[in-house]
Amino acid sequence: MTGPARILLADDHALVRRGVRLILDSEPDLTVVAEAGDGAEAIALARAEQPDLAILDIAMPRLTGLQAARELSRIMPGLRILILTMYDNEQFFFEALRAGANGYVLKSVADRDLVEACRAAMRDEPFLYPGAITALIRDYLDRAARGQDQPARAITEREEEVLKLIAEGHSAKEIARLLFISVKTVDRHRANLLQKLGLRDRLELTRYAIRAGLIEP
Amino acid sequence: MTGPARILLADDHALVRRGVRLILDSEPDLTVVAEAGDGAEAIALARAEQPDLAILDIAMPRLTGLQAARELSRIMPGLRILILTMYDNEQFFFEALRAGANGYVLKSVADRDLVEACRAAMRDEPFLYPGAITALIRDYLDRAARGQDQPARAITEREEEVLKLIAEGHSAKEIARLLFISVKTVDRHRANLLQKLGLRDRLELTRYAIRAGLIEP
DNA sequence: CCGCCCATGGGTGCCGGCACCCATTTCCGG
DNA sequence: CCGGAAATGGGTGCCGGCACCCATGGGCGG
Repeated sequence: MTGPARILLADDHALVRRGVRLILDSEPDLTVVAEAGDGAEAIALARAEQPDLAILDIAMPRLTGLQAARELSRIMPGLRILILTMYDNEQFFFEALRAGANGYVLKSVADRDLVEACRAAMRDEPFLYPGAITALIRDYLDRAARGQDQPARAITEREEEVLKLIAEGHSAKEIARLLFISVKTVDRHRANLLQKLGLRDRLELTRYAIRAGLIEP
Repeated sequence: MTGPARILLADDHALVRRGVRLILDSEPDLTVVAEAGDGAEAIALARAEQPDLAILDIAMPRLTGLQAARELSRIMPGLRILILTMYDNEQFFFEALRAGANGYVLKSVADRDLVEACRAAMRDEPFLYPGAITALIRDYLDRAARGQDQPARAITEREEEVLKLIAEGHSAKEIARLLFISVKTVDRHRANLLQKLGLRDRLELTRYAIRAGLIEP
């Protein structure tokens, strides 16, 4: 035994951080050693503190929890990552897995489940809430049945830039002016986003961007 | 002195409730006597427990925190109400005042501020974060300068029904079919919503509905 | 080196959002 | 009892979202 697990906690609401910290610090085998208010701060603090486990909210300013998870699992392969989110959403659940997360926990769960998720992550076991496991199995069976998979290419930087502007309510004309490109190119990016994310219109893109923490509602 | 202030805590995330409860219960003059996961449950528990103070998150299922606040201040005039929200948004701030709230606290604040807001409410003093005070003063001066005020009629039940459906991504045609009314009437309700809320299009209506907790993103 | 993805841009056409005009019925409160 | 608000519905017209078609140039990896 080498002392309690050292945890980095990232959430954009100080009140939530404080509460979660109280929950975790009351466990003898868990201790929060750093708190970050956004994804970029989380990466900087992870570098400085070298924690054993990072708990990342998805919806955060600057870098979202998923973006931070991708970067962290790249630069610190030994770090365990728990994704903590408000939304029971398959899209993000699968993105979290691809981003290298060891666990996926909803904010609607009880405090015991969060503690257990931390312990599971420290044992390098995955922790998923029941609905996520169901989704995972169903997806696995789907892929096995269809016999093929396209890994659903991630959206590009340019597309994310356009996505943010769409979700903020800008028209294609406005976005074209802001990015110094043609309206038709904005149309093209929007169409690609809709196709890649499996959504229908800019309203659904907006909801996606809000869930992802790319914009504030 | 009659013992600690008895608090009802309403938030749809169990983890957040647990954390806030730990913060409040560690103060000798504050004690959480009931937790609710939605607005309707908050009203039922307030009737049963007769707390001194209700802390209501805005974004909750069934009844939002603002709707619950309106009902609670009607049926239990002595109850103090604190609105707790993720969003620094003037619209909701003014609605909270009209709904009878004694205070308005952001989730991004530190735990000390929440405790102080509770104590201020118990002394029947208002508690507003600095940005809200600025908005309040500016609005007051605006009204004084223009010499008149229209109290900005609240949206009606029917309008809220349409608002939810719009925010869920339904077209006017679909909404008309769902509510057994004409497309033109849906257009009319949408136009009234846009005008009353000072918004521009259905995308902004969607963001409003999400902030208000009327729908999940 | 060839193919794929990315970013760029153009044309056409349908449909729906939204603005502005109009009217009727019901209901409630001063 | 009268005025106003809520809910209903209709017509017209512009513009933008979105789908489908098309092409080109640069970069990167098999």
